[in-house]
Amino acid sequence: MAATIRDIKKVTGLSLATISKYLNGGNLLPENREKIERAIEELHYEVNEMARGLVTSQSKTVGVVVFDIANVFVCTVLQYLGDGLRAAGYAAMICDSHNDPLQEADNIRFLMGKQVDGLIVLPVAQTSDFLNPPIRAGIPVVLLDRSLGDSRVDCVKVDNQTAAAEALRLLVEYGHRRIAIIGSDTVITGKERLEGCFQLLKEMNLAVPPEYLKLGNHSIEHGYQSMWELLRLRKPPTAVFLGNFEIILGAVMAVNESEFRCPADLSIVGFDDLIVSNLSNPRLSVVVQPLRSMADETVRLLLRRIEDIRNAGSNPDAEQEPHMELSLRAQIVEGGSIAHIKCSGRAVNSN
Amino acid sequence: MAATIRDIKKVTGLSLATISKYLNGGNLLPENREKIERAIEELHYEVNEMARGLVTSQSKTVGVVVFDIANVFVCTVLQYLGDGLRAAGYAAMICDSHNDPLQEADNIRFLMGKQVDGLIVLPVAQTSDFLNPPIRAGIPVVLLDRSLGDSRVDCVKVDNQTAAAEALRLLVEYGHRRIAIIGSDTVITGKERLEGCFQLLKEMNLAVPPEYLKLGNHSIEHGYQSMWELLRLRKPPTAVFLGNFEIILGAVMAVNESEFRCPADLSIVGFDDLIVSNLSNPRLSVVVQPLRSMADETVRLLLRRIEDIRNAGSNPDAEQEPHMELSLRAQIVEGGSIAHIKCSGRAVNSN
DNA sequence: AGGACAGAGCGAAACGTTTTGCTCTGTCCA
DNA sequence: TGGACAGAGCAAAACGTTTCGCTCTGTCCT
Repeated sequence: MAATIRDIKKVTGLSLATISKYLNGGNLLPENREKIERAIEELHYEVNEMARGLVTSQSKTVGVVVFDIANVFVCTVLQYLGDGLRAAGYAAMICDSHNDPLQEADNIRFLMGKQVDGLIVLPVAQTSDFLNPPIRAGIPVVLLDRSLGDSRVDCVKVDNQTAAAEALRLLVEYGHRRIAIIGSDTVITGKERLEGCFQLLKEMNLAVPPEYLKLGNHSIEHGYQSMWELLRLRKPPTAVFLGNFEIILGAVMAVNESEFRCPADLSIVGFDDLIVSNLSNPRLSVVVQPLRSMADETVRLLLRRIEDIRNAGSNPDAEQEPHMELSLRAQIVEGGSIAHIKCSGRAVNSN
Repeated sequence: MAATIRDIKKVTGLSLATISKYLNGGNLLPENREKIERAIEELHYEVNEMARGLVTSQSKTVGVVVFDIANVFVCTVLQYLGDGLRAAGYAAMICDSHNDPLQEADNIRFLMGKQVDGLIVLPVAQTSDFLNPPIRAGIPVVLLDRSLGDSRVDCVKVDNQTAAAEALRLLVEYGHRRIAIIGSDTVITGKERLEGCFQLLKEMNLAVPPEYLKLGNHSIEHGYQSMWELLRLRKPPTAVFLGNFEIILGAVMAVNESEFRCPADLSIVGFDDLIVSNLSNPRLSVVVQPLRSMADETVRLLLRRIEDIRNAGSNPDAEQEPHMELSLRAQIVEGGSIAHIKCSGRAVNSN
């Protein structure tokens, strides 16, 4: 059905090798170049990437395995990843792990079967065993968002601990002492953020009373429920740290439904902005992850590895660049959701 | 590097044809079957899908082109699509059009180059010209969510018009007469929903005063702004229809920030539920699109077309099944966001 | 006993590219 | 004028599968 390089040969009278050279940007007589171009136009010729891939053993395809594709953070990252890969001529095969380590491992196998040139993984598993197959097969892997402490792969993430500490420091500097935390310890990023919070509180000689510490998962429900529980306390906190986007969404809904006003009655600082933060009134003060950079760095790292492998070729003793963990700095963007407070007295709006 | 069928031949002493037969589920002597299985295990053999694809001219891959991958509706659909395709052994190459018809057309070309067996498109363009290349090349296309009125392709969507009318009918039946609409006429689904609204209002001999009709795009901003404008009117509406998920999100935030309470002061009915609806208090009454079914039907339709093409094979006069537009019925799920109202008097909570 | 038939296996030819090593034709410089 | 050299083109061999048509070996029925 579809035209092949052989049809072009018939039309132009040139050899396969010459046509191939044209397709891959070699030097030709202008005359022949034109002939080929005309033939391609006429025949609607398109390179068959499978045939090409078979001989180059490159599929120009990378697998992207995400812990949950319906998650807003994931979608946004996916967008940037897709753009970056596409710009380099790579297609992304995206697989959803549904937050299930078994499906994750299965996705990896599936994608390997599809001959991907590399893998980008936003992992759900807590250990890196599931990466053995691609590593053994020499397929480069870059982890994104969540590190697994495995030195055999590259990783791009955000410095959650420092960022969370900075956010909390802000609250303390505004005078807050009764600070609550709604976060998650079921996932590594959540743990790191909590770690950052605790570290700063310790540094400041502050403590979180148990009723101010709400642990669950990174979900709207958790944010909503926990916030209500906090607001109903006899002595509610004057400020609260919200561990991720979903928690923010839920918590803000709760606050809005209540009689509490932000920041007069309650100051808020949260992790991840995405949609809600600059819509709510006042704007939220948030830790903003550099999603674009994270995606770009991930793609850059992966493509470099793929390039290296290609160049190393048969040479087996080629030096492997050591694998790296890129920890990007998150930025705090202040909205108006934090009020100054004197001692443990009433809040004073800073605006 | 990787083991091939030839290595298995060496180990087992069997012919390539036999091994291939094994891989594709043919009949073998138990003895030989075991031999091959042992060799595969030992050599970590994996079928090279590119080579297989080259000869079968099937890539077991479909392209999915979406208008905006960061959109929550899209993500959710993508999840279901991915599951369905995966179950059939197909990988999904996902491309984002960024709501730009030019990028959309480019995505189609790109994916065709990658030898996809079929295309699923959530289109942004309003006409179907950009589908000419795949149609000419004989690659089946299924449109999802948005129809383009092109009889050369299949389409799966929701009956927006009827669903919107039903939603509005609900408001009227509850006694509302001052009904506002926040929607979009920039996109076909939005238009259809508006059409349904108008149709019902006409049927009921009601009209929407211009200040009650807020047209924009399907965005949080539009919902938020428009809702505030409605609430600030001298004579605000007693009920409002919200055209999609993003609009709901923005509008609900606005209501919560205001002094209006739902449903006492304002009744709400919206299109799409997804995350917010059953979290807000009271739960929202919403039109729920059967996303799972939409995705499943889409996959079913596409795979059937692919199958048909494969079976038709060289036979050029094979009858093509006529293309169809599947219009699924949406369901209205009542929360508590609609209050009974007597004439134009004050609202009476129905709960 | 003989013929038909089914099951299992085989060799070789495809599939549509890239790549390698070669030849041929000019051009440039000594 | 001759030799080196660069540029352009070519034929053929890969790449790792599937598939086609064939042979061989039993088994079953008449």
